[in-house]
Amino acid sequence: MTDSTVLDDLEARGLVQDCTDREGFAARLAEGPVTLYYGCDPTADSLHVGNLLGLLVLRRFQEAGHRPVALAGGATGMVGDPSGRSEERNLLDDATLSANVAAIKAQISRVLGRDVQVVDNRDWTGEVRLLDFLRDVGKHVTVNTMLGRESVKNRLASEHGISYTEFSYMLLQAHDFLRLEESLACQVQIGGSDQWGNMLGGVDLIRRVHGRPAWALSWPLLTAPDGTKLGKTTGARIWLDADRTSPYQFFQHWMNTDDRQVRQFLAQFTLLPMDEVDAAVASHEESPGRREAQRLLAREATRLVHGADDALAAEEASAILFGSPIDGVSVAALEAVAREVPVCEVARGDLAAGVPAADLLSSPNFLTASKGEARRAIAQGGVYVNGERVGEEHVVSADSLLHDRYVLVRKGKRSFGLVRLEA
RNA sequence: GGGUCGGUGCCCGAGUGGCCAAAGGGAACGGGCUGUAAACCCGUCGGCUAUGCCUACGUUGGUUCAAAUCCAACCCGGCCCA
Repeated sequence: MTDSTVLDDLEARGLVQDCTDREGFAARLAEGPVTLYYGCDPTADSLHVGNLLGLLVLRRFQEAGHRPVALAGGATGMVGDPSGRSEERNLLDDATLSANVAAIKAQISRVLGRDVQVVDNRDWTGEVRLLDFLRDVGKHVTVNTMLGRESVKNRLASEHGISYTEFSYMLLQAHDFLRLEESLACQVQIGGSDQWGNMLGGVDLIRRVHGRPAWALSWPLLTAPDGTKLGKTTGARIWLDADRTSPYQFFQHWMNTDDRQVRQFLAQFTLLPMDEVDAAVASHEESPGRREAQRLLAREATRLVHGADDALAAEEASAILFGSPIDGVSVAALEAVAREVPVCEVARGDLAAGVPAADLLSSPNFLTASKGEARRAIAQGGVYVNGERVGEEHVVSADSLLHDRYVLVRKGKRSFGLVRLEA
């Protein structure tokens, strides 16, 4: 049983920027299950929240009875998409790419379930011969059109230029769509609005080669709270991989959502029905300080990515750290926190001898990247041990142990870490 | 292939022999105010065994007491010409 109102729902969630042949697409959706795909480039061994948006759009279609396909673009990853970037991308080697694709596939099936088909375009791109490609794909596309693309124009105007390799990217992506249309009867490609030009290329190609219809649907790119574009440098990327961004950090990321965006994110990053979203936002507006809408968003989004158990643990850790004073924290609570924030293991003997706070903070993968940064943070009054602000020469000793095993450290307002004696 | 301009810290971008760890802006981080917010104000923003030392201005060599700054070769890119 399929449903064409999925399109209206997407629109209500602010997930429709552009759509080819909206009428025809709605009609097609009403006819029966449609196969559609979303592609991610495996530039890292993890997806990030931007990709999550795409996966969730797939999932919305899935729940409306359609058939989602996720593409981990091993081949296109080798080439690099010029869209939205000002300079040439570094190319990845085959081994890295394979590892990335494998990791990403796992994440995709976690969000979409096991029965979702995940494809890798290396499977059909690898053996394509150049001359065949030029004849079967290149023949149907004019350079004039390609030069007209916004992504290309920007790069032509920039001092970095664009390589033929990146210029070819849109053909490869169009080719992907064509092949998926042929092999899986995949008629729709979805993606962020930066992909619009590339997606149109595929729609055109399918029409030219087979005379068959295909559609493209794009959503607006994420923006900063003030509506400006989210630059590629903006913010630490929030990853879906628990080793890169812990469930707790992931939860906190959403917890810190700006009021102005919380409705949008609830609509886009959760599967809650829109009437629930609106209700949550309405009650949030009555007392925004309680951040209930943010909490709901954080809970739902974390569950989608990390599962119910980790999401609950993250929420508990958040409540402990930002809730009551730590006087009466239980061992269980501290252990819960330990699973969610950076932990620094210290030998009992070392702590008995005393460890300068700056050394502690700058332990590998702890709260600061260098000792200098740690010293600065302390000098600026931004470091707290068990909730007490510490001074520059502070040495952490066994006196600070909670339950004879833990020391809770905080840098700034929201960055927590736990020191724990080695077992 | 020729000519020409350029490659600076997370990003943008000044600097064209010593006063340069390198202006300015953005991002980021800390403090204040707050709601674990926004806006705003203040501060920080290569590393360290820290009044000094090390690393850094595309790469490698060279000139000089002294180079991001001058020279050479090379690599990468823009523009123009062929």
